[in-house]
Amino acid sequence: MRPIVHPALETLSPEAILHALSDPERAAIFAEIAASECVERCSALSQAATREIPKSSLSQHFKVLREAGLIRSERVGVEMRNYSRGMEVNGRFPGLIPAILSAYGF
Amino acid sequence: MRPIVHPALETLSPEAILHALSDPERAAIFAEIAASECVERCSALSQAATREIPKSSLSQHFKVLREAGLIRSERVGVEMRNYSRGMEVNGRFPGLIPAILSAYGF
DNA sequence: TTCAATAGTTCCATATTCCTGAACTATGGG
DNA sequence: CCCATAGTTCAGGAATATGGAACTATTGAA
Repeated sequence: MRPIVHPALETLSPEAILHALSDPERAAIFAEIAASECVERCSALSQAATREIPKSSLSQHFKVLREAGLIRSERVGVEMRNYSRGMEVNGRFPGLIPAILSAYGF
Repeated sequence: MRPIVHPALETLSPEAILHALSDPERAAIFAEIAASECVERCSALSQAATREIPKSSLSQHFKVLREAGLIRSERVGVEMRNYSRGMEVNGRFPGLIPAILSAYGF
């Protein structure tokens, strides 16, 4: 199992962020994390997203969000905790995240 | 040749817009159109984008931008004129377009 | 320590989307 | 009518995404 990597703020790209959030499923997941701070367990999230998402797909979604720099994931025991990097990202790309979440109606 | 269709403002979706602009090439094209209003000819644009983009790809890019509701295209004689719908879109999704263009540095 | 349960990741085959050269269409001029 | 210009469409190969099955990591209990 390869270690979890979080890109540095300076290396984030608009295209990766837009790509990550251009999927409504991922946007919903991110909105959930950003709203609640520290969302535990994929299963909890999949319910939050109201759809039945296979866990492998969910895992991929988290990976895409993480690699875009939108979330930070850390393992706590057997589970994974995900935190929003929205504040940081907002420093680099002001207004981007809020505008996107608002466009989606989150 | 099927007629050019422009989606109504109410039918635009954030995901289509984010997807369209998650490609740096397309974002650059859109920024160019938004900045100059009425950019003529694909070839002119491809130069503007500084890269050599095949015209079939360029045509696809315009299609994606058009179907996302970001531009309006009209034929004038043998060529095509493209206008930004940024103002309209901004009414529907406030701040979205400016934040994206600014994130890209346009 | 070993075993089982839980949470998530990785692999891989399938499906979908993207890219682009080549052929085609549309328009205007000579 | 034919040619040139501007752009679109088609086709198939490349790249990505999806999701089931197998695997890994961690905890807790026997």
